[in-house]
Amino acid sequence: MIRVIVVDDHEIVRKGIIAYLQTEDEFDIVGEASSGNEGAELILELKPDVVLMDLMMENGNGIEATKHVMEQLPSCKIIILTSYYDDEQVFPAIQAGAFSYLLKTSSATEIATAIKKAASGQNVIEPKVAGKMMNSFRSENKKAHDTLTERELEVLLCIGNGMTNQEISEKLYIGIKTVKTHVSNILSKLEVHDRTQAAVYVHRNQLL
Amino acid sequence: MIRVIVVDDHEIVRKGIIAYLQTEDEFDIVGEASSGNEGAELILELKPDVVLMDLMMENGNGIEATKHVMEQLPSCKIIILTSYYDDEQVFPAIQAGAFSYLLKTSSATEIATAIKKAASGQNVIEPKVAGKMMNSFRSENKKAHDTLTERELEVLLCIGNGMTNQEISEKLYIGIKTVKTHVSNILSKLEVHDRTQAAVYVHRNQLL
DNA sequence: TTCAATCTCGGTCTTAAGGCGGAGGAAGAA
DNA sequence: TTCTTCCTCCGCCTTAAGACCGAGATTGAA
Repeated sequence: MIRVIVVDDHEIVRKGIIAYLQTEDEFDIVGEASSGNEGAELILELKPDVVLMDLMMENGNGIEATKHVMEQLPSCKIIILTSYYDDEQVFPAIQAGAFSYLLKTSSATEIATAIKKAASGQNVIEPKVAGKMMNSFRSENKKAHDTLTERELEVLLCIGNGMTNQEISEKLYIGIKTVKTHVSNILSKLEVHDRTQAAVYVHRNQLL
Repeated sequence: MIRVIVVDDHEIVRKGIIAYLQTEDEFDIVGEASSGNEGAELILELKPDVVLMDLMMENGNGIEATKHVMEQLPSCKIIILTSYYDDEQVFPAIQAGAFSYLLKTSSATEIATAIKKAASGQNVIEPKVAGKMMNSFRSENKKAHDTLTERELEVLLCIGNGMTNQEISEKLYIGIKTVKTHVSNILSKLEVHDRTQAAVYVHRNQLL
């Protein structure tokens, strides 16, 4: 039996998930909570094998709850089950220690499978989310372009689109002289010799 | 009931598939054939909903049979089920009018699912094959660079690597003037304004 | 043979690109 | 406040880039 706790502030969602999970006799729903704070307490008290956690909740969000739980009970597998797959949500959740990341568009079967896999130590990442993660990873292995300032990065991406200095200056509403300055700084930071190589850099590093 | 015909010159394979399909009561195996010619005749006579067709057969291959059938009976869904996923096989099959394309490494369940989906109008393409198709599509939608001469393509790829005219001339053992000529021709053929855009073109079209 | 395409190279000219040095203003950290 | 970073912009200068025009050599097809 896999001991499970469901944390979601929408009762209908929570009850629905629980009802479905109870149709399979592998799951033992030991508790449920409607907020991050409540959920964290319950989890630390009951020490379930797996937790289904929503991210966006009224009292204390899922990320904080996840972080808090993982500090006290690192063996607990927390599966994030949310509607959002923005960079702002996914990354902090993974960093907080979430074990799997599913979207609410997932089928009941997929969720059940994810719980079983989590109990046996396998991660499950929603494809859409996986893509985001790959991107994050890429930007994680910070390359030369992490030394670029925001403005320089903007200019670099313009170069990556094949724009001339003139076009860039018009797009960014700055003087062409300024663009040239940025370009020069970019070239030296990326250690390339001209804008063409900079454009190649952009595409090789999939910045665009 | 979905009326199905199985065409495959290996009896064991054919009988095996039929035996499995008969375990599900949604399928009505109305006929079977061991060659493309025989299969085409049988299909036109019995007008099944779905046909499972092997590609490599002794008498008349599956592609010709498919083409022939589709001319007479375009509503018939022909599922190609073969061991090969070479470019030479896949593409002609699709062009001949094949509805789905599966490999024999597929599980029985997948095949059954594919038949049901075909009956309801949904295509199923084996992932490995889908990849090939994507590539074919890319080379099918012939882009601007197909008008380039070999030499020009060489130069273009150099540009895509961020090389200067000087470097290109040294690599290809030609004068820098010649390189400039090629570059000018490339730019006008690709309808871009400078080498940076040409480099972007290379990477966007994954020529490198 | 004639013709077309391709590769090669030349001259001339204009301009975008990029290096170098300097500098003022704004915002945030020490 | 002082210092630093960043964004902005200036002038001067050199050179690579690219357009335009022409042309000889080779090859293969008609």
